[in-house]
Amino acid sequence: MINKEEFRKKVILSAGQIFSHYGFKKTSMEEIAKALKMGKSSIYYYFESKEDIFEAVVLYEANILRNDLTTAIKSVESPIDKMKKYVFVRMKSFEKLSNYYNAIFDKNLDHFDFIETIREKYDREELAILRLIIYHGERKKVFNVVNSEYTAMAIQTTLKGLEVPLFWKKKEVNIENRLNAILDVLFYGIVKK
Amino acid sequence: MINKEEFRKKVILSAGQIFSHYGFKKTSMEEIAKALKMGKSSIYYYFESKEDIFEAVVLYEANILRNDLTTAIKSVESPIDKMKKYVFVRMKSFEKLSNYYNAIFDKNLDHFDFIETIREKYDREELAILRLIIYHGERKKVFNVVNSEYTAMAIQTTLKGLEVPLFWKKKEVNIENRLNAILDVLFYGIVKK
DNA sequence: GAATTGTCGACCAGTTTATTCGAATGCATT
DNA sequence: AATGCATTCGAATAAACTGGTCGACAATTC
Repeated sequence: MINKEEFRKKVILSAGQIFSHYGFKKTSMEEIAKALKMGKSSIYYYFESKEDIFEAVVLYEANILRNDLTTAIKSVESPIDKMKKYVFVRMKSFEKLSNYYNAIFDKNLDHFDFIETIREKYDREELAILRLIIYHGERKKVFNVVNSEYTAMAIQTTLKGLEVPLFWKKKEVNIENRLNAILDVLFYGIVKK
Repeated sequence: MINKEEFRKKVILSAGQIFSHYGFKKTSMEEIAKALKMGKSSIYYYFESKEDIFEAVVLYEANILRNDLTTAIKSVESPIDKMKKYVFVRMKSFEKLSNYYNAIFDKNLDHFDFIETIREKYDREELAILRLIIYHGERKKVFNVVNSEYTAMAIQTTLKGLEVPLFWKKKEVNIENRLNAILDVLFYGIVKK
């Protein structure tokens, strides 16, 4: 097709859907290929590996979310709740990547209630990983691709970032600054700025 | 635990969730076991095979749907649309088994529009299989467990049943009779009456 | 304390999987 | 038409995974 980069995007969109539903491990190259109406081996002309595709998908989705959130911050007028709602809605677009989607919505918790709930049950390290899972989708990524340099770095970064307060819900603070801090923590090292 | 039959139900409920999300093939015994906090091999004390579990799940879900639909028929007062709506809502409870869930709702089609859409694209045999897929969930069941006697029979029965009109949408008929006929076709041989 | 009921880890044979590679196909330029 | 380059694919493979078995152990019941 016309353009190599354009074709990569096609793959990202198509594979992203499959990944988001089945997770990294359960998604096979053959499945991705079939969705693209291609031979399995042809994909390797555009991507180095399955991980490579997944990485591209996560990057793509994370970038969208980052932009959405940034826009959200700018468009906030004042009340916390309004903003929370806005951010929450935007979150959904990213959560489609997440297997925790159901856990969140089945229980009718919003994103923040959900995080606060699990927060009580896990210690810091586990929570950090959970956050990574929730925001960067794909529990499977953590468990199956953990040996990749890239992911290992992302986890490390997230662990460090734990110092930045994530939970502002009931506190009065400068929200804009805080959200920006969170964005930095969440996406530092994940999304090229 | 207390009761062998009770434990089977626990498995059905738990495994059902996993099956409904990942399909038959992509769901592993280990996953089912982990969800039950058991060793993989222990499950074989209660079920003969993976197929056996899946069959139990489908039976369980189909029975619920059958009951719901039967109730729906009885509670219908008159207008077609009201009934369609009611049945449609009930359908959802079963559709969670179906991988076509997204196809239906992403496109904002209702169940009947959806079926009519695909009807134009497929011949009778394919349509029959599609129906089986849609109503009994699990595309994977058809493609991967097709060698099981049980499923083969179900497909045969469904093929035969094609003579009973499924699409009454724009026609004036005795709805109650027709729905009953459909129920018989759909579940004959699948759900023990 | 023996018999039954339930659980599990280790293991196996068969299958699936990601990835490679060389050959085939198009497709433009000379 | 011959050359070179860009794409696609089928076949092959080594590694990982899978459903299912089996015998040993633990718990419960008699």
